[in-house]
Amino acid sequence: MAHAHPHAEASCKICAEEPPAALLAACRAAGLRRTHLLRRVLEILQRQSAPVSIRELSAARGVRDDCDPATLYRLLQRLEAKGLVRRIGLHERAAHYTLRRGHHHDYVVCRECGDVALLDMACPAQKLEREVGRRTGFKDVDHELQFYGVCPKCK
Amino acid sequence: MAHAHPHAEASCKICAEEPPAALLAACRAAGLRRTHLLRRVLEILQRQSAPVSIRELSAARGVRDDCDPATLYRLLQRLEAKGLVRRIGLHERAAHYTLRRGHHHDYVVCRECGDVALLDMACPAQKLEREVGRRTGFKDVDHELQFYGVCPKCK
DNA sequence: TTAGATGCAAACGATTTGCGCGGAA
DNA sequence: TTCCGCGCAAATCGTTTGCATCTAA
Repeated sequence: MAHAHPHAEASCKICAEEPPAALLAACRAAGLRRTHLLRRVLEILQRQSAPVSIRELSAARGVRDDCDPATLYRLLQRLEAKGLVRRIGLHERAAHYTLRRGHHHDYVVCRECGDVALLDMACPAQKLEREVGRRTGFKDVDHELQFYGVCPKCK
Repeated sequence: MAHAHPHAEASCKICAEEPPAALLAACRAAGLRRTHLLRRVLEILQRQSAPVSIRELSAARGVRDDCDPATLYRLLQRLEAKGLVRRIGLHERAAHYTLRRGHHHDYVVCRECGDVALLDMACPAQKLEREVGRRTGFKDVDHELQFYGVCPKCK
């Protein structure tokens, strides 16, 4: 998938920040307008290496003044449709999002507090995507792998 | 995880059916009552190798007469708490459930129609659970791996 | 008899939709 | 000026909770 989007194959540790300007440019190139909310969302996503929940993004507008949920959802849908952002299930009620960087990451999720930590290790599933496609006849195979456990803080 | 629950390490292909009586016995041993709904739910779960959505389980009571959602959710929670059933995210709005058989399976989900197919192949993530625990300090590590793609029917 | 299950109704939280207005191109 | 994106309000959908009733043990 590295070829699918124009992001640099950053040397990770864990994911070098992309300059906001480059991100904005990519968005504009994808046909999005450079709005206030877009800037804020990109800022937040870029600052976090681990997936960010919708709730956290809701604060994008500023203190004490959450942004409109409908607008936020629509923006994220657009970003996802353009391949700029990745939506992650995490087995929680609310979805999480990350910037689509040049490479793939997996996560550990705390069963107690819901905290998400980024794993910096080779993904064992990536190489199987092709095989899964061959075995099942599915096209365009992708995957999502999460580990669940209890984080140090919770016990 | 094979030791965690008293299910036989069936020779798969794909997952030999367990006799309903054995399942019921396991439930009773776990402290559940052998109610009508429990029987129906077990029947359905046992018939399907792939994860079953809540919506499908809702028909558990019979034709044209869906069972009460609250009751169903509560039953599934109990089953999951006792380790008899496994809840799976699948990145969908509604949760899916499978019987916890003696061993682990992964799935391919169609991005278009939501169909879930069971994968009968060695899981590459299982052996990493321990390593993830060591690296992150998380305890009791478990995982969930899903592949996503477009199924043959959808294109 | 009695703790565990059920059914119903109502509450909740996440996500979606319709619509008129405002701002980026 | 023209669309795209926004804010607001209301609708949907999945899931949870409270409570009175029922029932398997």
